Formats: sequence, structure tokens, C-alpha cells
Amino acid sequence: MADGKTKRADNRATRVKLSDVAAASGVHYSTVSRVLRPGSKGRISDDVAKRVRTVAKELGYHPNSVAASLRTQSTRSIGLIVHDMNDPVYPPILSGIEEALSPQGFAVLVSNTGYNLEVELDIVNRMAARLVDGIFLATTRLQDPVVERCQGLGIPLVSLLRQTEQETSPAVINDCYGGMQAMTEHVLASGYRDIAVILAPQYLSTARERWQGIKDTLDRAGVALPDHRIAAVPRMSAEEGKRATETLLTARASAPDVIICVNDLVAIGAIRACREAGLSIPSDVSITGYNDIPLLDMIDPALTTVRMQLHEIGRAAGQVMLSQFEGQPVSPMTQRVNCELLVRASLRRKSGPKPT
Amino acid sequence: MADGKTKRADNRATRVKLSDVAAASGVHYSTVSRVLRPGSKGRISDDVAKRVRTVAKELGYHPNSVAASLRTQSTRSIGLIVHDMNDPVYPPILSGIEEALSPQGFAVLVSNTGYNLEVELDIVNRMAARLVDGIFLATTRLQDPVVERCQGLGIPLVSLLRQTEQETSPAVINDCYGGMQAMTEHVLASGYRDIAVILAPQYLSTARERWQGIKDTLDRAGVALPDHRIAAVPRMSAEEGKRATETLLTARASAPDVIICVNDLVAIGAIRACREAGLSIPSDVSITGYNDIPLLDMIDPALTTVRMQLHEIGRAAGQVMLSQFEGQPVSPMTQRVNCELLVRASLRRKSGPKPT
DNA sequence: TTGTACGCGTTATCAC
DNA sequence: GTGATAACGCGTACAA
Repeated sequence: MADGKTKRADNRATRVKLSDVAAASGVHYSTVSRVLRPGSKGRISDDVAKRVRTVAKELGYHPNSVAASLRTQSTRSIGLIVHDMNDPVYPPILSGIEEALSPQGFAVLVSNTGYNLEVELDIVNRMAARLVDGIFLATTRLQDPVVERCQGLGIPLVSLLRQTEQETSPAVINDCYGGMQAMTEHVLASGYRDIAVILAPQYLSTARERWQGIKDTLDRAGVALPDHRIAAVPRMSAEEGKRATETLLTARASAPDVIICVNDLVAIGAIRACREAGLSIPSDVSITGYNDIPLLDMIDPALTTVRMQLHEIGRAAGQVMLSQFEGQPVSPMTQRVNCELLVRASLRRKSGPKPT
Repeated sequence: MADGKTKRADNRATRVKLSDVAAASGVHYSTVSRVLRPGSKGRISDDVAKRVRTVAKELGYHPNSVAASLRTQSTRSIGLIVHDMNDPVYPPILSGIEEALSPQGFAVLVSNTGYNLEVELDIVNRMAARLVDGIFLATTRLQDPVVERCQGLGIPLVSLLRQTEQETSPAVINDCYGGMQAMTEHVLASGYRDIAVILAPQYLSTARERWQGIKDTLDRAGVALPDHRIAAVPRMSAEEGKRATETLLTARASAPDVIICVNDLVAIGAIRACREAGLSIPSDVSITGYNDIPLLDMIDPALTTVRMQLHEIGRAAGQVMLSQFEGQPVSPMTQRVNCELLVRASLRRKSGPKPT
């Protein structure tokens, strides 16, 4: 009843609705509804349509999408689930998604799992309760209970960056196999043979494909990769990369020629570890990454990496989601987006043979 | 009628609702509603409550929040409007917001304006149509039509990082004045007197406060800042920073001792421009930034900057939003979060007098 | 071409 | 304590 604090409630209450427009234009509100939504059933006389439209504009009518959602069972909102938006690979993907879906009137609900599966399942439940029209999942594992839950709930799903083992959901991913193959071939072409790798958990398709890309290329070239030149991180962070590199460096007296890292953050950790071990890069050890996160060309030394088309992955995923909404069968289930090798200072052509 | 493609529709249709639970437990659905929502009016007998609850769990009941929203006029969703999520300052803020609001059942709708005011106003309209409970605005200008529109629509608003001239909306911001003051004092203490600055548009409170922090400190120290040592960028990007630096460097034959940049990205552009001009950093020119974006300690040279507590700003903004929902008057209108000077290699104590 | 009437799944306000 | 019932604002088959 007060003046100041009821402002918002008043605003809501005062909000002009379909029937207000109808009353002001002297027609029934169902007519207004038809006028305002192109693609409705019956045709409308031009003069009525025009009158209704101007009245609606004058009154500042905006449809209440919650009411519409209740009726249509569609909220025109979609969820985006990521482990952590602070990982620089996600923002460009979000941009791409927005580019594809925003013109169609969709809004994006972003949630971080914090790398916690329980949280992630809970997020899916909450999004389901909100009747999101679909979910973009950037956390997909090769065997994924989250994917199963979405499917159990009947929520259209598109995986981002990763895919399940059986390719059970539509997915738009980077060609990690091809990217790492190109990287490994370049490492070999640069003259290196004593190669080390830092891998990531193999329940992620990205990590597995990258590892396969390395392995197959080395195998074809007949280059051995002994166990003591292989390390793994439980999570793709700089901290873990540093730790893994320390393990690698202490495994043998001599350092490897080059360390191929599963991604950029891990590579940054590797750089730190090498520095602390008194090794300089690239003269003592070359290092490579993957992703091409921002500023990577500015660090010392500029990191050799593979650039993913993250924005394009997001955009394509948006398209897949839209075609799924239209009931079109998705094919192929897994769509691969190309990437590009970027050679920078952290990887140098081998100058001479190492002293034995 | 087919089997595969109607799966989702079936799921929606099949979805267990209040009345299903009611039927299965032999009570009226309004009773179920009361049981399931703590804090409803009438008290319920324990046995009925228990029965209803178990039945609900068995049937896998989940409330339809769209229907609830239609009734309550609250969607428990809030909008976050940023220019571009690719700017690394935003993700930590989003995390902070989620930390504060997610436990309360709120979801966050993220939208990028792409630095376009028309788009931004449109986003507000769309969010209003979705009945968001509130909006976080990270784009606030000193005079801001977007703020006005939100207020006109009666949507609770919290500004992030920036504030309007008249402090018309609750805001949680960084203490940019203090941060730049500390930076400038350190620059002076390092022995520099020939100082250049790169500023940003003064319709942003961040840019203006930083500039004031610099100016006041120099004034107090009696150090002059001639016009040819002042440049400005239309947008805080590396590209613009590079361009502005080129302008600075060509204005006079001698380069300044140090360039104080409005933020890190601009500073990175400055580094690039200096390199191209054959100047080395910090021996020829020192450079400073602001924000402490990720990897800044890894670039060459490591950039001296001011670290903002971005996550904390997001969290605090979430708290402000919540207390606003509870009808509590916000005070003070502008809440400042402290920041910290980080001195790194890009700024070195002046060794000797420059040759004249 | 336009109006009628019902339903979407809840919440809230009544009675009883 | 519990049941009945009216909104909430819109979409749409159907009638006119």
C-alpha cells in the first residue's frame, strides 16, 4: 500500500496484457494473439491487424512468455553446462551458441558444475524443472550418466567438444585426432625423437583422441615412446601440468627433447616446471600445447599449439539444436570441426644431436 | 504416434504432476502442494505429509516451475548482461554470482551485448518478457539508458564493476581510484617522472576513477603530465592499446619512462607497439596494466598490474540482489571491493638518469 | 474473418 | 487439517 516499495509489484500488475490490447482495439483477445504471432491459423483482415498492432505498440505490450510457455510447453531457453566458465575455451563457444540461437528468441542458462558430478546431475534436474528446451553439455564423458539422465528426461541434448563412446548424443567436437596428428608430425619433422607426453583422463573423448593422434603418428614413424616418457594429469590445469612435468623430469637423468602436452594450461605448467628445473625453453626442451587460449602468443616463450574454432563449434552446435527442435534426424551424430597447427617459439627445429 | 520421435512429447505429457500425486495418495492436490512447499499456510497432519512425500518420491514428481512462475510472478531467474564474455574479467564474476544465488534456486541467464546499445536494450526487453527477477548489469555507463529502462520496467538491478553518475542503482565495484593511486605512487617511488597514460572512455566510472587516481596522485607529487603523454582508447582491447601507444610514441622523439595503461589488454597492446618500435621492456619503457587477467604472470615481461577480487564482486552483488528481493533498502548504494597492487617485471626501478 | 471456451500446472484464498 | 475453486496470461481447436 505504500508508495515506494510496491513500485515493482505495481509494475507487474500494471503490465499490459493481451486482453488490454484487445479491449483498446475493440476486438477479442484471441484475435490479438493471432495478429501478433505470425504463423497462426486464421487469416486476419489487414485493417484489424494494423489497428491491433498500433494499439499494442502504443500500450507497450510485451507478451508474457511464462504464460506462453505454460501453454506451449516450450520456454525458448536452453541450458549450457560447463565445468568452469573460467576455462577460456568456453566463452567463445557461448558466443557461437548465442549467435545461432539468439535471433530465434532463445535465451541461454549457464551453469558451472565445478567438476562435480553430483552438482551436474542436480543442475540437469533443475533445468528440467524449468522446462528448458534443450541442453548443451560440455562435460560429456565416454560413459556419461548425465547424458543418460537428459535422455531419460526427454531433453534434447547436444554435446560440445566431447562425445560419448557409443556416440549416443549429437555432438559438435574438435578434430582432436587430426590436430594432434599434425602436431606430432611437426614435432617429428623438426627432428625430435626423444619425445615425452602429458595425457589427460582417458574417459574424455578429447583426451583419448589426442593421445591416439600422438600414438598412431609415432607408431607409423617407428618412434618409441617408453613408459617413463608418459605422464598424466587428473585435470587439465597449470598446477597439474607442473606436477606431471616434475614427475617426467625426475624419471630419468636426461630431459626429453620435447614435451607434447594435452592442452595449453598443462603446457604452461610444464614451462614452469622446466624453468624451476633449470631447463630453458626451447633450447633445452621444446613444449607444445593445445587450444590456443588467449595471450598464448604473448607468453615467454610463445607457445606452439593447435587453434580450435571454438566460436564455430558453438555456432554449429546451435544449428544442430535447432534442427533437432524441428524434428529432423541428426546426422552424422558427431560433427567434427577442423583445427589448425600454430608453430611458435616454444618448439624449435632441432639444431644438432644431443651429447651422449 | 510413431515410437522414436514422440519420445519427448510423451515424456512431457507423461510428466507426473501435482494432481497425479494427489490421486495416488488419496488427497486433494492442493494438499499436496501444501505438503511439498514448506512455509505454506495451513498445518498438515504428519501422517498425510509423510504419505504424500513418499508417493511423490515414488512417482518421481518434480514441480513444474513454469506453472509456479505464472502464479507467483517470480521465475527465480536473473539476467547477467555483459559486453562480451570473452573478456576474462567476467567469468570469475559469474562464478561469484552463482555461488551466492544458486543455493537459493536461482538460475542465471547470460547475454552478450557485443558493445551494442540497441542490442542491450533489446536484451533487457527480452529478459523483462521472461519475467526475470532481477538483472546484473556489467555495462553500466555514468548516464545509462539501460539502467533507466530497467527501473522503468520495475526490474531490480545491480550494477557490476561500474556505477552511474548519480549512483542510481545498487552497485558493487572495484576500488579503481585506490588501485590506480597505489599504482601511480609505486611508479613515482620507482623514480619515474616522464610518465605517459592510456585512458579509456570517461563515460565509464571505471575509466574515470582510474584516471582520477592517476591524476590526483601526480598532482600531489607535483609531477606534470603534458598532453602529448596522454592517449585514449575507444575500447579496452589489445588492438586499441597498440594503436594508442603508437600515437604516444610518435608524439615526441623520446619515449616516456613508463606507460600506465587503463587495463591489462591495453597494456598488452602497448607492449606489442613498443616492441615494434624497437623499445625493450622494461629497460627502455616500463608498462603497467590493471585487472590481473589470467596468464599475465607468464607473458614476457610479466605485467605489473592491480588484482581485482572479481569472484568476490560477483558474490557480493549476489548478496545485494538477494537483500533487494527481501525488500531491504540497499545501503550504501555503491559498495567498493578492495584490490591489490602486483609488481612484476614490466616495471623496474629506474636505474640511472636517461641520456639527454 | 472473428469470437468462444477450455486447458496448461501451480498457488492462494476461501469454506468446511 | 483438508477440500474446493478461482486466478495467473496465453494458445488454439472449434464454432459462428
